[in-house]
Amino acid sequence: MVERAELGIRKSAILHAIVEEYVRSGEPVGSETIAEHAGIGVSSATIRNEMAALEELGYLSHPHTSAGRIPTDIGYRHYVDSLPAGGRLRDAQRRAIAGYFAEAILDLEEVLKGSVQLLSRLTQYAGLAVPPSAADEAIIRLELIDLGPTMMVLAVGQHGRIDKRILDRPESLDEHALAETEHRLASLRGLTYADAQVRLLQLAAEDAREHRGVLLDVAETLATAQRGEGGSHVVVGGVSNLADETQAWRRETLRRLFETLEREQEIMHVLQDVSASGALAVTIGTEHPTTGEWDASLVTAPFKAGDATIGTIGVVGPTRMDYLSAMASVRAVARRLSELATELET
Amino acid sequence: MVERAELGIRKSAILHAIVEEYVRSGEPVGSETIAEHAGIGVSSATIRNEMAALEELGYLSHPHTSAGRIPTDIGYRHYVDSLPAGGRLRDAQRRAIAGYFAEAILDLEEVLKGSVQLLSRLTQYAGLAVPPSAADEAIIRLELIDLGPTMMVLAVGQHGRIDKRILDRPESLDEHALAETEHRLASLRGLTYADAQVRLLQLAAEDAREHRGVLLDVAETLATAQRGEGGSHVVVGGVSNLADETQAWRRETLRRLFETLEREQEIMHVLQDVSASGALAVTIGTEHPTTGEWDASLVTAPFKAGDATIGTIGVVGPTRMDYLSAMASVRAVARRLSELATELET
DNA sequence: TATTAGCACTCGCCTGTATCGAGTGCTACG
DNA sequence: CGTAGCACTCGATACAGGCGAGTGCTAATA
Repeated sequence: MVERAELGIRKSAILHAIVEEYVRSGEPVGSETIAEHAGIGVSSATIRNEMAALEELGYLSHPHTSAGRIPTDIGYRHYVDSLPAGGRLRDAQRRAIAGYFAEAILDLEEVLKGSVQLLSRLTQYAGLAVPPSAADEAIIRLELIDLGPTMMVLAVGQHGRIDKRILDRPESLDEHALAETEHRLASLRGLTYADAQVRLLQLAAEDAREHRGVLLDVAETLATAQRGEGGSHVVVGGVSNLADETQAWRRETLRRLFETLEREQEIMHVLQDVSASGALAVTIGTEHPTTGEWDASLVTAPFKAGDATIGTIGVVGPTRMDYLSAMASVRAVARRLSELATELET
Repeated sequence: MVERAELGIRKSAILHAIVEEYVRSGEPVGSETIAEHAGIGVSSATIRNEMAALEELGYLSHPHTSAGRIPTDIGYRHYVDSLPAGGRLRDAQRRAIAGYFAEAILDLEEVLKGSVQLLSRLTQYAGLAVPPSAADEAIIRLELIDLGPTMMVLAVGQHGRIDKRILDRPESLDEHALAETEHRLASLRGLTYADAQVRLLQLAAEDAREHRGVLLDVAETLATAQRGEGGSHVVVGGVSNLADETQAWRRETLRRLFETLEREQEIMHVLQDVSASGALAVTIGTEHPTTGEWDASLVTAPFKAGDATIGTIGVVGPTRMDYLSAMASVRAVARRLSELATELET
C-alpha cells in the first residue's frame, strides 16, 4: 500500500461526511450539502477547497466538472480505517442474530447456510462462507461400500462431515478383496484427513499389489475433501439482493459477479486471500484483482473453534456499501458462529 | 386451456415467421420483413391483414400503433406446438453432449451438476434439475454414529445417495443404548426409504420406551430425504446467463427470478408441476403462475431409469427464447441422462 | 372474393436547441 | 486562513421538428 500522509482532522471529517452521504443517497455529493448538514462548521467554499485537495490526494473523484464528489476506493479505505471498532447494530438486527443462534443447531454445515442467509438479510448484500477444511478433522469412519457394479468411499469426520466418492470397481476386486481393503482402511480411523492421506500414500507405495489403485483413489478422495471441493463447498446466499434495483451495477458487471459466484474454487481463493489477516477485514473494489473486476467490496471475518481459525464468513456488496452496518453484522455473526463452533467441537 | 379454432396454414406460417424473427432480433417485427424474408409469397399488405387477424385472436400484440408485432404467450405456445418433434442440434452441440457423457461418470449427483452446466452452456439460459427422490431407493446402510456430545443418523442408498442428520444425544442414551438402537436400525437395511420410514414409525409406536424419540428422528431424516430437502437438492447452474445484457429482463424481474432460484422447495414444485406430463414440456410465461411472475419460460424433460421417471432436467430462460434449440438440447441431454441412469441403476 | 398497391396517418425515436441549476474553481476581501 | 461572491461548466430536462418504420384503410385488380 502506498504511504499516504495522514489527513488533517477536518479533511477526515469531510471525507467521512461525503462517504456517508454518498452511501445514503447514491448521488454525487456537493459542497453545499456537507456545509449544511455535516456540522463541520465552515462554509461551502471552504469545503470546496478541501474537496479539491482531497481529490488531488486521490480520495475523491468527479464524474464531471459540475457534479459533486464521490469517494474513490482509497476514500472508502480511509473511511473504513477511521471507523470505530465497535459498530452498533440496530436492536432488530441484534435480535435477529440472537434469535437465530438461540435455536439449537447441531450441524455446522446447516448453521453456515443459515448464517449466510441471515447475513444477507441483515445487510441486503449477498452472504458468503468458507466452511472448515477437513485437513485437521479426525476421521471416525472410513468405509468402502459395495454398490454392485461400483463402490463408494465414505469418510465421516469427527464433527459429522461426510465425504464420498463413487469409484469404478475393478473386476478383480471381488467381495473378499473389498472386505480386506476395507479392513486396512479401518486402521486409519482416528487420524486426521491430512494424516490419513499421507498414510494411505505410504501404504500404496509399500505394497505394489493389484489394489493399490483403490488406495490411491481413497487418498485422492481425502485430498479432495481437504481442498474443499467435496461435500462442503463455499456457501453462498442471498444473491438476489445483488440484483436489487438500488445497487448501481451495470448488467455486465452483475453478470461477471454471478459468474464468479458460481465458480466455487475462485470464490474460495478470494475469501482466503482477503481474510488472511485473521481478523475482520474489508476489501474495497480494486484492492483485490477479483473484487476489482466486480466493482464490489467484501467484508469478511474468520470464525474459530477455540483458538484455531476454521473458516471465513462475510458479505459481498457494491463498493458503495454501508460498511459500518455490514462490519457490525459480520462481526456479530462471526462471533456467535465462533462460540457455536467452539461448543460443537468439544 | 381455452379451445381455440385451428389457425389456417398461412396464419400459422406467418406466426411462425414472426416468432422466429422476433426471437432472433428482439425487435418488434413488421409486415415488410415477413413479406420479404419469410417466403410466404404474398405482399406485405396481406401480411398486415393476417397480422391484424392474429392480433384479434390473441397470438400477437402491439407495443404501440406504429410498431411491429411481438408474439404473446399464446403466440409462442402455438409456435411451440407446431414445431416438428425432432429439433436439430448443431454439430458442435451434439459433440459437446456426446463428449460430456463419454467420460465415465459414476455418481448421479455429479452427473446432474455437470448436466445442468452443460445445458446452460448449450442454450445460454440457466439449467435446472430435480434429482431422484429417495423414496424408492433401497437403504444399504443405516447407522447411528456417535459424535461425542451429539450423534448422526447416516443413511446410504443403494445407488450411493447419502443422507445425514445430526441429532442431539439425550444423556440417557449411553453407548450401550446407542449400540442397541443401531442394531435395530440395521434390520431396516434393504427396505426402501419409504418402507423404512413406515417401519420405523411402527417400531416407535409399538415400543413406547425411552428412546422412541430417536427412532422418530431417524424416521424424520428419511422423510426429509424423500422430500428432497436433504443432501440432494435442486441443481441449478449457469444462472449468470440470465443476467446477460441481451436478455430483456427488467431488474426487478431478474431479482425475483434469482430470489426464487434460491428457494429450492419452490423451484422443485414448479418443476414437478410443469413436468407432470412425463414428456418434454414447454411452459411459457403466464401459463404457470410462478414462471408468469418471472416473465420466463421453462423447457423441461423427465429422465428415467428403465421405465420409471426418476427426475427432471431443463432450462429457464426469457419467454423470448429460442425454443427449438432449447428443446433439442434438453431432449438430447435428458435422453443421454436416462441412458446413463438406467446403466447406473442396474 | 382474395389479394395487392397505394397512401394517409400514427407515433416512437433521434437530433438539435434552449434553459435550468447544481456545483465547481477562482478571486478578492476580512 | 476562511469566506463571500461570481463566472463558468456541464449534465439533465424539456421541447420542437423531422424521420421513418409500420400500420390501417381504401380502391383497384385478378
